Amino acid sequence: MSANKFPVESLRDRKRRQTRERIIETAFALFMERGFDVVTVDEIAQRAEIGRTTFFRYFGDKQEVVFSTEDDFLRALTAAMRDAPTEPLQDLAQALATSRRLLLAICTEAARNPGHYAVYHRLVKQHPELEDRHTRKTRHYADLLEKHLIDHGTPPATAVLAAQLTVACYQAAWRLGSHDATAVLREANDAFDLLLGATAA
Amino acid sequence: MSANKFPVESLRDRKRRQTRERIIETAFALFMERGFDVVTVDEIAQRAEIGRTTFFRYFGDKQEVVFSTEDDFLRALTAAMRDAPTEPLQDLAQALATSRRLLLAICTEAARNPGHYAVYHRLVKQHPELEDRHTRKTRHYADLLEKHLIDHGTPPATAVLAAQLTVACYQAAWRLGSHDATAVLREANDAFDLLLGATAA
DNA sequence: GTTCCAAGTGGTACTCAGTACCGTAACATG
DNA sequence: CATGTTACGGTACTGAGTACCACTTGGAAC
Repeated sequence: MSANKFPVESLRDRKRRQTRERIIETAFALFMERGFDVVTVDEIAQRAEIGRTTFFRYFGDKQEVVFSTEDDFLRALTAAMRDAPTEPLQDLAQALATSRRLLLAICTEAARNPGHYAVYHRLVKQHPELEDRHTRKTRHYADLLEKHLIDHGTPPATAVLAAQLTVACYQAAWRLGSHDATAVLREANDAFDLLLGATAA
Repeated sequence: MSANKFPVESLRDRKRRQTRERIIETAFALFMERGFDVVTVDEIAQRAEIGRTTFFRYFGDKQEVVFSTEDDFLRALTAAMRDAPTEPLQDLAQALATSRRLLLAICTEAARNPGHYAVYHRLVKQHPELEDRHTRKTRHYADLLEKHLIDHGTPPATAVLAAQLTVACYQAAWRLGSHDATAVLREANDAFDLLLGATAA
């Protein structure tokens, strides 16, 4: 019973989730209000009514709070990978078609709560260190993408390039789509069209 | 006389250059020997026979030492931009051709001292925070590239994408070319061939 | 319920990066 | 040689992140 696959959320788990959410809310509010670097962890902890130590138990560092939704994206990506048709992927065009679908799965997930995305976008764009971290996350997706392609028969060099080109389309969309998740989604699509349009021509 | 366009390097200037180089050498040696994060600024300063304060006068932060050759790359890029033929750049293929030439200019500059590049490469690959910073630099090049394209008549959306695709080729090369500057140069070329080959097919 | 264990919490104390400030030494200029 | 400017090193501070410890709380079993 208790060893169920979907165990009932225990009191402990619920409390943990609540504190986690309280930290995120508090931190985002403070960051938006006064800027990322001037807000101290002490301050977040106080307002969230936890100890400083506890903050670092929930998040590895101050930056990590900003990227708290990353797990959802990862879940969306792996789900999309699981559901992806296992067609052979030899050349770049085929690899790109698959990559495109996977990228759109992530963007769609991001578009599920546009409010949060808008705030995230603004925050990251204003702070180089946060943008550094953002691209680290992107790099991680690229790695997963690359692995997926290779596992499905794409030659390594092609897979690496396809993954990076996909990142390029996303980055272009990120630059062009201002604060708006669905706009980013649309721009990413356009970027792929432009890229593949060159292919067709 | 002293207000010459190429003023004779004064004693001060020479000393400054020397300490700067001493810091870089010391820091790289220590980083390679024991790893970036465990080496403290205090230690670098002591071994380089300067005060801790002085270190931060030469470099904004600990990471910045690692990227001390960045200026050379920037010079190479802007020089290449200056010398680039001012042909019209309307479509993506044209924009990519130009971007490719500019990227190769940077890689060529990097290949001018392969020893340093190898060390740099290893250091950055082993430390996520350094790789974050490395991509920040790359992002900066992308911005300059994008601006150059737009200034020469490329439509914004195309320019943004072209710049990002160029970054993609570089990143792919960076992943594939292990520790070797000329290998990275070659891989970047191959990536472009693959990308444009898809275009031609 | 009582007991017991595991997990979560908050405090203290520490290291290190980075900043501000200040007095002093070294170079440049006349 | 006298003067102003620039570089230097030291002190003292803030804030991030870590290690450790004593305490509390939730879960489970008897």
